[in-house]
Amino acid sequence: MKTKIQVIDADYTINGDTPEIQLYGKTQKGENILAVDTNFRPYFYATPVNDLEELREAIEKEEFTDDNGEKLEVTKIEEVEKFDGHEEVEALKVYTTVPPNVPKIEKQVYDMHETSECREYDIPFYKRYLIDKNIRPVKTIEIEGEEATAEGFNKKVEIESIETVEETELEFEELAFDLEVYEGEIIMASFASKNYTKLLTTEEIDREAVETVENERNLLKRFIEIVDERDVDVLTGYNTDEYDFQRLRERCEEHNIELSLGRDGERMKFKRRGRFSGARLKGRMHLDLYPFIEHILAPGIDSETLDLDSVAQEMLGREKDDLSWEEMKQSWEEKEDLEEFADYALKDAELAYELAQEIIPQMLELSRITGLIPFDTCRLTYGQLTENYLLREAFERDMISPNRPTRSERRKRQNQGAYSGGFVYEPDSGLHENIAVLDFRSLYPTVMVSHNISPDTLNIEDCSDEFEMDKFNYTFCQDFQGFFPELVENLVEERYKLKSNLDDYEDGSKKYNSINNRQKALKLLANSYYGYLGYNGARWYSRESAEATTYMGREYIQETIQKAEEKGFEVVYGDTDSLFIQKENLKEEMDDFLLEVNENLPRFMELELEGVFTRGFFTSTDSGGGAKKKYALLSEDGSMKITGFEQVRRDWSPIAKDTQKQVLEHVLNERTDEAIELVKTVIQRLKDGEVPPEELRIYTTLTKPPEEYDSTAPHVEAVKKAKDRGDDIEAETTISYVVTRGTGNISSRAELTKYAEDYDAEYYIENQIIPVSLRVLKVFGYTEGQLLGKGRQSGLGRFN
DNA sequence: CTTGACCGGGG
DNA sequence: GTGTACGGTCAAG
Repeated sequence: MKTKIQVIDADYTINGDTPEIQLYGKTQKGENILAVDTNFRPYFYATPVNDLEELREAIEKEEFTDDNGEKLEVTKIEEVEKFDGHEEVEALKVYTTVPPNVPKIEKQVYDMHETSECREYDIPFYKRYLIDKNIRPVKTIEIEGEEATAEGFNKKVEIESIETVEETELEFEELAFDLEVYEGEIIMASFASKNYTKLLTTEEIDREAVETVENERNLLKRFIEIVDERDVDVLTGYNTDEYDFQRLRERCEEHNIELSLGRDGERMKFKRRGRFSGARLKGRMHLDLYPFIEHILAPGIDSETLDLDSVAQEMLGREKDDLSWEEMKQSWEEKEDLEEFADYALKDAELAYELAQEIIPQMLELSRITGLIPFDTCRLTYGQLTENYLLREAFERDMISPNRPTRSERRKRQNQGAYSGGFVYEPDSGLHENIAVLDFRSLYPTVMVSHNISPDTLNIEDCSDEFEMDKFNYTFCQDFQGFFPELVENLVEERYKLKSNLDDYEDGSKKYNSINNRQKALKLLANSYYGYLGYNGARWYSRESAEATTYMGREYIQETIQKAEEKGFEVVYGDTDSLFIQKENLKEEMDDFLLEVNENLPRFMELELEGVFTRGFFTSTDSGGGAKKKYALLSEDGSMKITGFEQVRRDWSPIAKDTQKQVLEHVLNERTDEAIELVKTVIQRLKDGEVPPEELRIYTTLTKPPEEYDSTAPHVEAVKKAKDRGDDIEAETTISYVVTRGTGNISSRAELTKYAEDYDAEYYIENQIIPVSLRVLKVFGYTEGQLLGKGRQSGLGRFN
């Protein structure tokens, strides 16, 4: 019987001397399928110094053994013709019995003098299988084979054939969760899903979602039951790898409970991945939102910090919660206002669930494109994401992939130092009216395609059409399309097709969202190639390609700036792929300018209008020039776009950040006088002691126990004093402090916000308000003295 | 300027 | 587990 499934997870086990691939799939009806394949064998490639036969004989003769003297069997050797970049090569495909033998045999083969190189010996077995069988997770495949039963699954299929078929839509059962921990014990576990919320806790709390359990032990048992009962496909949360699952494991060990969250009841296992560990649940997708946000989405997020509250605020437009951990701890200790605490705990699970609705479809789309299982997609970095796609595309083109660089090779690459990046045009500081912002659509990808910049077109011998740059002594061959340009072009073109299809569907409809997620994923991938080429851990590392790409990027932006000036535009600013221009009759002339620039660009490149802004403000550097990458724009609809200012950083007090934002707002609306007044008012309020501590607190995180700090930074001193008062402050605490009045340096006067009985108005004026305000106002010639005015010091900076 | 330690998210 | 992978900032040297 044939079964259509979407693979959601993949793994392998070893039975005796036979590896068994295990695919976990869902059918459209929601059945869970375990598909196994026992016919796939591990292998790697070896290339000869002289000829294939000599190497084959040498390998056949050689006895391979592991450290214990156990024999490592080479079961088969095939002669294959492959491409190494653009070059044809002959190689041996060397097979063995079980996957862990591969790197061991490889090392010994590599040491043989008949061997030139070994390749593809470090590709995890389940990935190898998915690549070789052209299976892409979360895409629909049809499998056929003998069927049997398996614990925890509707059925097991012994794969005999696999076919890719038309997509079927299916819904996954998703569940977001969050834990609250107090003094090392889990006191709450909250869950959120579609039309479902639940809060497990050991207290009686008057909230509908609350289920009271007797103790932590029962809480853990119920946790496991809930995941099982709900038949969860996607378990999600925020930083669950590094926090929640660590706690779950510790507490389960303490209570001697097996954390059996796998579909077949297997216990959760941490899978080491460099500096991270991923919590793996067999047959389910545990997708932690945080690593994906940190690695993949962060560049597109404005928020300075990536905590759940900030990210949810930005992506979902949700209000921030201001219940502090201090307050929650107190509420738990005194068993007061537990309802509020419960609401907070539930809200975190709900935020994670809502965020998951935005993010997980993007992750799954990336899995469909790159062929990685969602567990990997969610935790990989940009470079690794790109690389996995390249491995698959290389396989389809009969290419053998380059090896990963060794540590020393990576160091060597790093020591070459940085190459020049984008071009930044120094602005004139001050206000500018009526600005058009133009930018090159996907500058680097389109440059790579236009000039066929690729590791495999670099310095080709016998090339008839070479692309040369004056600055460098290498060339890119134009006789054939390179690997990277081909991939980028395909991705960009597929994305355009999708984007034009988008108009056929209603905004927000299922189909619209699915196409939109796919186009976003394609954009992400297309934009990743340039960075990948310059990433020192890349298999296809090519400093020349990366350097040539930014060089050509600079050429294009500078040419465009020059052309704009020739046409009588005033260029205000430009950064890498954008330029800000102004002129009388801007709107009319800008279109002609765009048209003319685009006519002269290579086919694939395009300069676009990002928007027209009423006014822009550029600040200056200490030495007086216009500062780069720090500006604010006022849109025609009155909204403000701020780039680069302190406003978004958390090591500034709310009052400083807020003052800066308002100063910018006034300045952009040509009310500089009011900006001065505003600053003076804030200064006066500070002097009068009218400012509440919440506006003065400065946040930092304690990463180790306070006593282990050598430094006398303000936050450390504040914590030490709090400890002397009997507070129990552990490592890993985010604290906020206020600088209070008194004598001595700033550190000695820092107190935790809750212990601050007064504040040092002078500190806040001199070190917070003045610097952030002057950052803007010095451009207009204002000085510290003018901001300080003659405001009379009336109060003593004491809280009322 | 270079080098090494620290830090992120979570409670 | 076909193991052992970040990147930026800041203070000290």
